[in-house]
Amino acid sequence: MSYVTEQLLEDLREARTSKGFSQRDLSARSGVPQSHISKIESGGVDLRVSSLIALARVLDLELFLAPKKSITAINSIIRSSKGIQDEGEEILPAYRLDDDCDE
Amino acid sequence: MSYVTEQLLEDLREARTSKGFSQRDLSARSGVPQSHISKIESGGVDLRVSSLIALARVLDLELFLAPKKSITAINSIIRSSKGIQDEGEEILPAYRLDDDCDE
DNA sequence: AAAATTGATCTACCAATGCATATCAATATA
DNA sequence: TATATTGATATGCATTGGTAGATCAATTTT
Repeated sequence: MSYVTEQLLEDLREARTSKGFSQRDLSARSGVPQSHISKIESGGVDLRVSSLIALARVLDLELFLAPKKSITAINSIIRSSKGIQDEGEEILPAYRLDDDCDE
Repeated sequence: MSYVTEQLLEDLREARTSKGFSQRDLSARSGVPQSHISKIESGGVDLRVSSLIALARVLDLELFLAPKKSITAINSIIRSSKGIQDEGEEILPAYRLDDDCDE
């Protein structure tokens, strides 16, 4: 029901929230208006590739075009890079820094 | 100098030609006009994500959003899935089927 | 309770995509 | 040589993204 893949939208939103960014934060850093980001994340817009790339850059993401037959291997890599096991078991850090640490 | 990443455009064109599709073939299969495909491949258009996905689907490609830190690993996988060694040495098939084989 | 954040929504307006169609030069094929 | 294919371009037009604001309900924070 949306122009963009659900997965793509999920990834966008997850990357944003996991960085602790609000839509307004992302807006300030990417130049894309908050109202537009809201529409994008809700799948209500068939955004242009340049916009997607602009958002991705701020979120330390990269846009890829990969052969379908390699998607499982790639997803496995992505999951592990997020610190999540293939089984779906998340690896928790041994300790956690306080809220406001400098980077 | 283009809205879309050079890499993305390269991948598109390479996938098309390696499938033996002309721009008109791709147009017929994807629904995207040939004139538009031409502009897209030359980087002269900031196309919408749905268009990119439509083209990708026909070319057996998938659009991805991956963490930057995993790009090397992913590129390695993609290269190998294309039958190319990490060193850049292409692996040739042991034999080659005739031009007009059924799939 | 009061103030600040957050995401969703709305209104305009402008620029650009995307579509349909046709053409053209260059190359390949009959 | 005549024909067909390929990629690049051109035009006109409708649609939609994108921007710049502002507002609002729901939470959070002070």
